[in-house]
Amino acid sequence: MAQRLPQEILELVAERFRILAEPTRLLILDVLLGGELSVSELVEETGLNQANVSKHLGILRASGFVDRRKEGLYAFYRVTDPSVSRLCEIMCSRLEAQAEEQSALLATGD
Amino acid sequence: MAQRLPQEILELVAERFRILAEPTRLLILDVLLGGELSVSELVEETGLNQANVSKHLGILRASGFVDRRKEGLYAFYRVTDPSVSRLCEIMCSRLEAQAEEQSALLATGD
DNA sequence: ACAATATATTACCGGCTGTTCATATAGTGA
DNA sequence: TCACTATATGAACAGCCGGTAATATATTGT
Repeated sequence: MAQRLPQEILELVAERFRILAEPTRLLILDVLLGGELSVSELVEETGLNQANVSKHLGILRASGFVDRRKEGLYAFYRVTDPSVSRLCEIMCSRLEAQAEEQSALLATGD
Repeated sequence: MAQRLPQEILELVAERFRILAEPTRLLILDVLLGGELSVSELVEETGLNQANVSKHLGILRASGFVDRRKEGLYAFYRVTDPSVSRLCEIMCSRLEAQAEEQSALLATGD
């Protein structure tokens, strides 16, 4: 077992990746990156139903990606993890790179 | 629907996060970051069984995180996605930051 | 207290996925 | 061809998770 990171850390890291491994949660984060929003505003912006939005917000909050501010009947959520944008950017740029490799291969190999 | 990234991109990004959302695959990647290894060497290093290692390597290869070089009976795998280390580093540093916040809260709030 | 609204929670279902066993495939040497 | 080894694949099982409907909780105003 010549790994650098201990098993416990690997599990924590995997758990964080798993939170971001859902299109619905990425959509919510993407919208929230535009600024703080209430649950009902998020429902409006995303087209998801309220129970679903609340559930995902709970998951995102429990893992520290977003935070909540209650004001009367409303609950306003905002992104608190500064790494979210960077992580998605890295993934996206890698997707672009792979797409380019694919086209290059298709152009050469055919 | 005021999102920046279209649904299709969100699904691709989520799919890439999902690949990294498994401790076993992170372990394999972590070991492979030390250099190219054959399947049987990986079995040795990780303590996982051979079928499991092969299956995860297939998933990692299909998603472009690793590549394979065949030599006789052996198959040597190596990490090809340069973003793997950076992604894990970001996750780890965020974990540390959260741990510090927790201790700070505990120290203050009590 | 009652009604109305915003949000959270619970229960349930269907689908996905990691693990393992068994087997298949492929390459090597006799 | 046959035996042996390394790797890949298929089937089956169990556990996890996202979506949704129904309901609960909380806050405001009358």
